[in-house]
Amino acid sequence: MVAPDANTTRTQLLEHAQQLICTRGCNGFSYRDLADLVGVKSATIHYYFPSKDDLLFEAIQAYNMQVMAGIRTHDASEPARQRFEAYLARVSNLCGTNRLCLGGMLAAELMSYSDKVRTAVQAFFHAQEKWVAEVLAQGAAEGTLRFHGTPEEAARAVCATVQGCLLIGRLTREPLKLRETLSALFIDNGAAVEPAVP
Amino acid sequence: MVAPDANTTRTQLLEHAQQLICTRGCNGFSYRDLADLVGVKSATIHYYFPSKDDLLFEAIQAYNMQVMAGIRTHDASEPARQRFEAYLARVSNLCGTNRLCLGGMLAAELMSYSDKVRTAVQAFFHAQEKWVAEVLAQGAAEGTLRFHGTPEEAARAVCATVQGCLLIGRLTREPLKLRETLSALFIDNGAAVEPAVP
DNA sequence: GTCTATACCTCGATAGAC
DNA sequence: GTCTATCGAGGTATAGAC
Repeated sequence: MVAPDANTTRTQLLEHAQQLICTRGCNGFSYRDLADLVGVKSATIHYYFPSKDDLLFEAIQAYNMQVMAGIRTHDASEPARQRFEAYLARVSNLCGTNRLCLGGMLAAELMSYSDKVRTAVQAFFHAQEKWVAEVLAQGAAEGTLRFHGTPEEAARAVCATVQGCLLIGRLTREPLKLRETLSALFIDNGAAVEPAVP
Repeated sequence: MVAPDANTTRTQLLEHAQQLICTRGCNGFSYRDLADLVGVKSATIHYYFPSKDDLLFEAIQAYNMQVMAGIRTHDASEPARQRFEAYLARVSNLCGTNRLCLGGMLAAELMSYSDKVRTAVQAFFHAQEKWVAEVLAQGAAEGTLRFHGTPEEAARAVCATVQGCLLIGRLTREPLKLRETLSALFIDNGAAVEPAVP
């Protein structure tokens, strides 16, 4: 919730924490690991984030903000297909980085966390699914996207498939083929696989 | 590789280890947690699995065997659609259990592991994708399954989507809708949503 | 704010009695 | 085979000087 202003220690800690979570998971790094990356001592982390639960919570909250802010730059004034392409392009940025989606990683380790963090992870996916559902509904109205079930159901399928692709993509070290994978979800596959964003 | 004969201590340890990994991940439980579940002391675990890496490796190997053995009871003498349904039914068994696929969980925590375990996780998905690709190819020949690209590419997409559905399904505590998500693969969707496996 | 120093715990792992 | 006992390392977290 704190403004991500400058290169403050707090901001650096949060950014490196996100990186560590995305690659190794929250149970896979220690305060010392994080402190070394930023160049401080581990006691300094406790000054900003008293417990690891606090750090985790702030990390997922900030990630949620960042992702949604990036996505929402493409509002309903753009065609749905273009908005959807922009979403996929964002996800594809994780390709080849040894990182998963932070939300996906926390979802995997979900049972290790407090209710507070768990709820935040759920909220992250809820927000994302809601946005995708809106785009799908718009695409249906424009006649450019067709899918099975309600926009909400299809959006959930899209978000799930995205997570699966990230997981398998990192494991096999092969490019994502996210678009091709998602094309199976759409009725009009031939049109959907054409790149719509120049 | 050891025969999973009876209720030996070793077998019980392996089963409970699999359970713990599927729910909390390998970094989310300790030797003491596992020992308590089986009713032995943690030193006993070291007798069977000298290091945690050994335990992990055996767990993924055994899981690989179990899954592939279950899948392979449906061989090419059955229609592809029926084989595919059986596969989805198996996956759906994880629904509502707080468990993920063991392979998927290890794939998430991948960067924490040794090369040996990493390779085993890759082998797990490779075997599964190979089987699914075979079924998809058969379905294409029989005219009952339709997909984009090669059977191998489509199989990878299927396996990725399965993992994503498990991840999101546990998070939101809603039923999987795995079939609906993958329903676009089926040529005759109207028929496909009816249960094909009694 | 950041440090040093440290408390206190849990971890994986080992030695040796039985 | 399973136990008790214990080790050393590393974990989160805190106190207090600066």
